[in-house]
Amino acid sequence: MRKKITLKQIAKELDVSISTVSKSLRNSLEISEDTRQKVQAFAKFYNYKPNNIALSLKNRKTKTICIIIPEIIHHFFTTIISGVEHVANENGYNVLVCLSDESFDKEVINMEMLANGNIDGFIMSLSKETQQKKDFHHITEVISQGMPVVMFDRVTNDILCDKVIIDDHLAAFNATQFLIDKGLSKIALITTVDYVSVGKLRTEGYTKALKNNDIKLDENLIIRIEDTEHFEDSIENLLKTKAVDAIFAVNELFAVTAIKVAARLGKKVPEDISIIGFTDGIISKYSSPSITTVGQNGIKMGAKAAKMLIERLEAEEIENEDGEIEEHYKTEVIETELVERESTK
Amino acid sequence: MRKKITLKQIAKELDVSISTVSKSLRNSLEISEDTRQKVQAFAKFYNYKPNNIALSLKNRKTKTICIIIPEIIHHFFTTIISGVEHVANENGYNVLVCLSDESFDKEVINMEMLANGNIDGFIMSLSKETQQKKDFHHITEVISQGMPVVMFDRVTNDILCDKVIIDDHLAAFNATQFLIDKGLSKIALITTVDYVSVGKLRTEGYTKALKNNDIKLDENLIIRIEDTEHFEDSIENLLKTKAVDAIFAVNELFAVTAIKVAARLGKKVPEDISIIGFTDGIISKYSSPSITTVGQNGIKMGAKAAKMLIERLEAEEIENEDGEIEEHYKTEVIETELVERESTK
DNA sequence: TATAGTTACGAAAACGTAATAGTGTTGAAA
DNA sequence: TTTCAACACTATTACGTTTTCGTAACTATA
Repeated sequence: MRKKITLKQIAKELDVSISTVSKSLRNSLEISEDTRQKVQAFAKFYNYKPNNIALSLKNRKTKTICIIIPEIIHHFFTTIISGVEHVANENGYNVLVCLSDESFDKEVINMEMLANGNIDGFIMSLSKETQQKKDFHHITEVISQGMPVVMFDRVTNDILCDKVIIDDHLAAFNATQFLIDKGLSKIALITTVDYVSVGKLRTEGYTKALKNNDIKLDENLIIRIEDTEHFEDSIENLLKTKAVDAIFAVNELFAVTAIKVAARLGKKVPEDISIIGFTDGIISKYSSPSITTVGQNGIKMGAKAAKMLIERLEAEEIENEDGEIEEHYKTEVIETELVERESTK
Repeated sequence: MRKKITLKQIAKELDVSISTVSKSLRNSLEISEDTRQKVQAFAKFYNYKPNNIALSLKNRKTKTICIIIPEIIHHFFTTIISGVEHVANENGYNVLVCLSDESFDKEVINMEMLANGNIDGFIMSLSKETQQKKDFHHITEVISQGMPVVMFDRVTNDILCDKVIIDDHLAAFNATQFLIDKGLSKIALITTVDYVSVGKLRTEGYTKALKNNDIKLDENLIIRIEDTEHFEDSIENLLKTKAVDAIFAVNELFAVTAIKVAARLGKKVPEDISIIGFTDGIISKYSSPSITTVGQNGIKMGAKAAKMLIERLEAEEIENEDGEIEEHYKTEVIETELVERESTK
């Protein structure tokens, strides 16, 4: 067991001061060529590496950012992490991943914990519970302490900060319009309850598309799912009782389940029913038939979020000099694309 | 912008020493009831929280563990993270996630970087490149510095440390035996090249099962895939030229692709061909037909790995006192289970 | 009234680093 | 000979905490 060596130990061994060692290693001209080489050779031999914690304490920055997501077993969030991670790494940052498990309390605990020096900034997507409660004090608190926060996907207007979103409204509108353009008009919607911000926006996009095409909105064709465990029956019920020729589902799970139910009822996809989902994940790609879906490009989204956060972090150092803070927050919109596959005509 | 307050600032405001403040906040009996209350009230008002970095420096531990995985957009690794995260959180640890992208260099850089104080220990699964190179110096180096490492899934015998694995050999054996028990004998294998440790073990399990049942091993029924991008043709070629009544695939992707190819060739699953995959992920669950597969329980695996790491970390404090280190490494085997679905008779 | 013991606090060191300011020696210019 | 600069290095401080040790003031005991 060869423990890491410190400046102090090197200094002692070589019988010089810590300052000399530090300066030698940073190639300071204050130190003679001779001493420098001696120190560097010694340091190299013992594989000296500065202690990052000590550096963090001294520099008041940790080169670590934290991403808080509601769930990790979710392809979309995984792609987000991937995007964040790569940009972070390129810029010398590490990524701490925290899961809120859709719980408000966990979100709060995580943030309060980490805001005490552990990290330089947050990237986060709100938990369902937080969206429902509309309690954002933990986030405003962190921001008011001068720690930058970038929100993505599940955001709120109640907080001023950088944001990365997709235009859920427009994407849903386009998806619905796509179905209408195929000559379909009895279009069902499988969505979430309204407090999930993206669910609400997607529902509105759907509604708008129908209206634009003078198709009467039929509330009976809309299923709002609260419990993600047992919703198959609702879909089955819908397909049994209503004449439906298309379905727009606000996520992959709803879409693939709709396909399964349709198959069970002897309805063919896409011949009898066209189905469009949301999120271009593994399910959509490998389902049979594969699912036409709204691609969100989580990697791009995560990368953008990381870029915004890091830019703000690096900018801060300059800002601090003239004492004034740029509170010029931006909201970036990542474009979506409709990925056509086998589940639509 | 209300920056975080420090002990020093509190001390100055209340005109006492830093020591007094610190002791008051930790309810030391050395401090009078009066002073204690005054300090605590003040600290509470200003929402004082100790700076974690300073604590890390002082205590020489960060309460952070790092998990290094080859890829995150991979359901299995995601479940691992989930398992790790939960156990870590329960024990007051944070989780730093690093991606090696299957690259040796990235793995090395990440480890060397983080070993300098950032974290207390590693949980990792080897990148393909590392397995191929068989160069583990970065890992032995870290271990020799006294930092515990727990390896999972893709491990190596060349390193002494705690490990969490599944019995890939046995699992593959059982899966193959399952097919044989159904009366199938022309069983193809879709596997990886041999340097991927788990691929090799699974291949051996397959071979053993055939042998045990006196079925002659036909090398022509084995496809070894190197490039995970374009392997569909190999499968198509196999199904066209050989009479195959079952397929054992060493991962989900190979299994689902086999199903797609079979469907394209007019062969029905499971009527004409039975297929078993490996890893109980999203693809297996939502594919049509859904796929019979070897469930690995990544959550359990991750949880176990985290538990082992944390136990070692907490144990170290005691060990250090009598100076001797317990080098008693364990290898935990997580049991697998065959999840029967629609792709087998 | 010495002495010992208690109470309540402060000083300082330690964790590891980097930067600023300071110091002693040497040599050269005035 | 004095002065001043250059050189090569050291001391100190700061980041924020905890903890050990020290000490002054007060109280109790003989």
